[in-house]
Amino acid sequence: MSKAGANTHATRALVELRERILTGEFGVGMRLYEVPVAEQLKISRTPVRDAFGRLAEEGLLDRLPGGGYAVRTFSVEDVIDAIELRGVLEGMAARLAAERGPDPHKLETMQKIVIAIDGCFSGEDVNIGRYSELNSDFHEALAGLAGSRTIQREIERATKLPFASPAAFLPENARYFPQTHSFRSAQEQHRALVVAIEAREGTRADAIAREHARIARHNLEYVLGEDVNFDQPLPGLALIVN
Amino acid sequence: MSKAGANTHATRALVELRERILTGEFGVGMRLYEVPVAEQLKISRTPVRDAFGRLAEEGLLDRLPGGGYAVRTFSVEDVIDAIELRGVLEGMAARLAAERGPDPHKLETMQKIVIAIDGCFSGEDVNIGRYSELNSDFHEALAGLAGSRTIQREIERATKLPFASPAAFLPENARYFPQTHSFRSAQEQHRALVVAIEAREGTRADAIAREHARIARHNLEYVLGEDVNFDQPLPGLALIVN
DNA sequence: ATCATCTTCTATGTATACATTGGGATGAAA
DNA sequence: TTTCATCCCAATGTATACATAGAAGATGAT
Repeated sequence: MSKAGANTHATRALVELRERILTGEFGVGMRLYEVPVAEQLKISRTPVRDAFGRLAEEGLLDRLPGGGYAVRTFSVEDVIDAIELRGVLEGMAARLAAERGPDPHKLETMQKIVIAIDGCFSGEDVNIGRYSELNSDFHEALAGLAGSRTIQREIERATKLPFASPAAFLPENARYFPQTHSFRSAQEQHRALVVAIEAREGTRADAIAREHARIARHNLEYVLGEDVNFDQPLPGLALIVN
Repeated sequence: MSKAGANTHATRALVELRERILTGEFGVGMRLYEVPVAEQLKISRTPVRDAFGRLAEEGLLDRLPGGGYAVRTFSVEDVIDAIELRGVLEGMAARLAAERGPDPHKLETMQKIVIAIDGCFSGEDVNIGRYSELNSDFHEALAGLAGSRTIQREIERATKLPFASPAAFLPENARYFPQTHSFRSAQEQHRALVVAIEAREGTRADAIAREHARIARHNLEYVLGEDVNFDQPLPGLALIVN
């Protein structure tokens, strides 16, 4: 057979190209040609083609009508809708979990994550790195809580776009936020979401999850509005035009 | 360059394999090997690999951990969730259109489609073939009504699974329905949806779209429950196990 | 008999040569 | 100058030979 997907040239090309696209190393909308990319990566066209196809699947490349690929560009509206979409999908996951009754073990895991996030706060300070990590765990657990392969798969897909993921605009080194207040209200939403699901309140769970995703939208608008300085550029921000 | 995607071996392999998968020619869960498939199609492995990748993207094939692909199998719950997902996405499209104000021209197009569907009814009879076609048009228009590339793309993706599409369980030759009543109530939902969007009633539009998708679920349960005879097998039904 | 290791074979990963097509450059004619 | 036809080339499509890893089976020792 072959490797589990690791150690192959195709996989390394996928990772490498994803990185370069997200950092904006290729210009927005720039067409990518197999031959020069293969030369750059010192591999043949075959694994490059493979990687291109997967990047198109992820939504980072566009398939051009006549064949070939180009770096996809996102308008601000595209990003806003992608965030809204995540909210809707997570809302669906939360509602289904509530309606069908969540797996008690998985729900307990989520409760533990919430408690762990509480530990990120001390006075006015927030351990943003740890918060970001646990926040991702929370959202991953939410996606699987309803036990629906279909919805889990779809959430995974939708959050592959870096600015649509729950961790978007929450980089480890984020110190650009004017106040740490938003982290606390986000955590209150985490708590309320778990309570609603446990109480089988599907509609409320749906609404909370949607509103929760709006935090990302708020952060996006803040990042785009102010002239914020980043220690390192936010991944994918380079793909947003205007 | 090369062709726009037509006339290539890869494209023909994609179409051919999709057809064979949906008709259940390959057993459910059956692993597909590049070499024998390539020999069957009388082409080389290269376009077959390409087609496999795209079919995995569509959700018809699973990528196996160690490499390779297998025909994906769907449980009844998977199908129900896929239908529910379509309802949620179409609900989002309807809500966004209502909230943001739909393109008047597109809305007018939808109104015309609704009127055209009215023409499918005469007394107790329903022109199912024409209904099915116009119904697809309606849902396609709905996906684009909000003017959101993101949501349109996602709806297209979700409805690529044949049993999740609005036309599922509505084959041209469908005469297995016990009553034509359901077509009329579906049409009432079409009408109400357009009215709600026009009146900027986002929540109502969302609710109607979700409920509308439930018709497909109802039909699915009918098809699975009774021992219905089909003139030709419903596409994709062969992939549903249990 | 059981386990470990080695071999072998199979299926995918990769490189590369060749095919093909679409577009752009080039040139001639109006 | 404009327009049309032709040619050429660049980029992707395709075939195929070879590489490689993983699994299954064979072989041997204990």
